Amino acid sequence: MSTRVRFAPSPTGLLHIGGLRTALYNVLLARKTGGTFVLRIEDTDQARFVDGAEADILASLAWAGLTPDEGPGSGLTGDGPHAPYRQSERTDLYNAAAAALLDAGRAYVAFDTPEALAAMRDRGDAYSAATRGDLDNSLAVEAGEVQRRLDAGEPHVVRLKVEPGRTVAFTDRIRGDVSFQTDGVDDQVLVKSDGLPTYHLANVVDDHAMAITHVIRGEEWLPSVPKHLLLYEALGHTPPQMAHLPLILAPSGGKLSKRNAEKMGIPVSVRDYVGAGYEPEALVNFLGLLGWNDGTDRERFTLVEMAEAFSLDRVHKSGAKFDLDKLAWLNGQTLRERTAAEIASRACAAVEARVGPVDAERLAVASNLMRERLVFAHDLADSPYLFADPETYDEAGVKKRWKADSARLVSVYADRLAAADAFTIESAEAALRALADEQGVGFGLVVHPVRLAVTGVTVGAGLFETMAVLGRETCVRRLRTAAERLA
RNA sequence: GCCGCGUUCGUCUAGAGGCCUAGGACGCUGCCCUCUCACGGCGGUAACACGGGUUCAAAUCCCGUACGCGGUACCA
Repeated sequence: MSTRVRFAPSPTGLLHIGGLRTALYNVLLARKTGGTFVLRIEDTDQARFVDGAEADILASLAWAGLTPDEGPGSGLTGDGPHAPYRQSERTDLYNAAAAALLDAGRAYVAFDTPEALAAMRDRGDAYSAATRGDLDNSLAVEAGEVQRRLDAGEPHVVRLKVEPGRTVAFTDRIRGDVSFQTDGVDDQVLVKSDGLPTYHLANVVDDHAMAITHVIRGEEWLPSVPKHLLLYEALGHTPPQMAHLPLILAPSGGKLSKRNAEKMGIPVSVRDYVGAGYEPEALVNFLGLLGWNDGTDRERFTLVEMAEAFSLDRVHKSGAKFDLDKLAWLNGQTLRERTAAEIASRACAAVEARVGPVDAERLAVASNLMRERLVFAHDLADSPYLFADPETYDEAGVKKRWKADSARLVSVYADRLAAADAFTIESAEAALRALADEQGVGFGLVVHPVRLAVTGVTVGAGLFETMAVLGRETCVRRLRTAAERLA
């Protein structure tokens, strides 16, 4: 049987970084096994539904290269063998399942008011075999009365009837053997009073209906596995394999909540990573390594490479803290392998915002020149001198490097460059070295003032490589201007 | 509180009884390279939560404790 995995987010907001990682691990297993990656939208909570959230989920997955094989959205939807992929469009399935459960005596209806439930919790009780006899449900009330209230349209829910005294055991692909006593499992609501299913029912019904073979999801779901297993059993279905992923933690230790993350400067929604200029491949690489490795020292993977090396057996059990520094490093590493044109296209907007319209060819050569020094493509905008003459000169640099006769030396150098036959990296350097020799000064005494004059700053790529990118005219002009201004 | 899961350098991790005087990476840091800054190269810093067992031998197996995290909704 071929592997079928699914990512099943709720459209309650922008796709969270943790959600992206869950999707990634699903994709990894699907690609590794030649299986299918399904996207299912779990929109059963009307109160938390956010318009546009589904579009964001789709866009975020696509950006990261995790496009579903089956799921809602144009080009994918109606044709999928298990459509529809939105739970709000599959309510008949859940109703049928609930009816079957009721018929089989594995579920019952309950009329308890929110107030009554709150009072129960205040008592420290759970809705279970020990307490349901004292509550307002079809197990405690006469059948005729139940029917009368149902006919009268009284609001009610359907609850799973959990038998006490049983042990529910299973082998999680990541955590190993796990077991729960049913005494500690409460009678989960399956169908809410608005007629829509809860996650638990819809999830079990759909995973079966969509022939899902592996449920790979966050660890926060581990405690609800017994409920799900009991549901599969009651419905007469074979449960899929379970794999509960470790959580991504904030650097401070807690859950990577929006508030927690933003305090540490960590973007929380995928859209924010896009906006911050991260390379999707770097983020995917980083996320994959947060809880998994291939057993070697390898740290750089493309999605395809990671899928080849992937195995659920090597996924960790413990949570991993988010390390923004490592992500940044990975981003720089990834960027270096990009072509000049790719870096240029990513950096273009930031550069133009800084210096105005720039020439595409210039942008490309500048990208190539600076590639080893960039963490983000937009960092290229931090070197505006590659596109426009400097208007000011780094104060500390001038103080340290601009000496008494710097203006004269820079000016002579400008004249030589202007008069030379050629203007190349080699010739520019040779000319400056010759000048230093003639004047009997150290190379440092000429090279630093020249850099300051040409770029306005003290840091950057090789001076002569930089000058070659700028061109002779520009260099000569900048040298002369600086000689005047800093005289 | 109860239930469940977890615990190797600051962080991500290797480690599946002897190969571990615990390896790699990020970060921090020293040196080299060098026109600066990076890159790169060579070093350094720094960890098996604690206590009992089992064993000739434990980071690795068992038990307990501590701590952390998750769950405990008509949210997912």
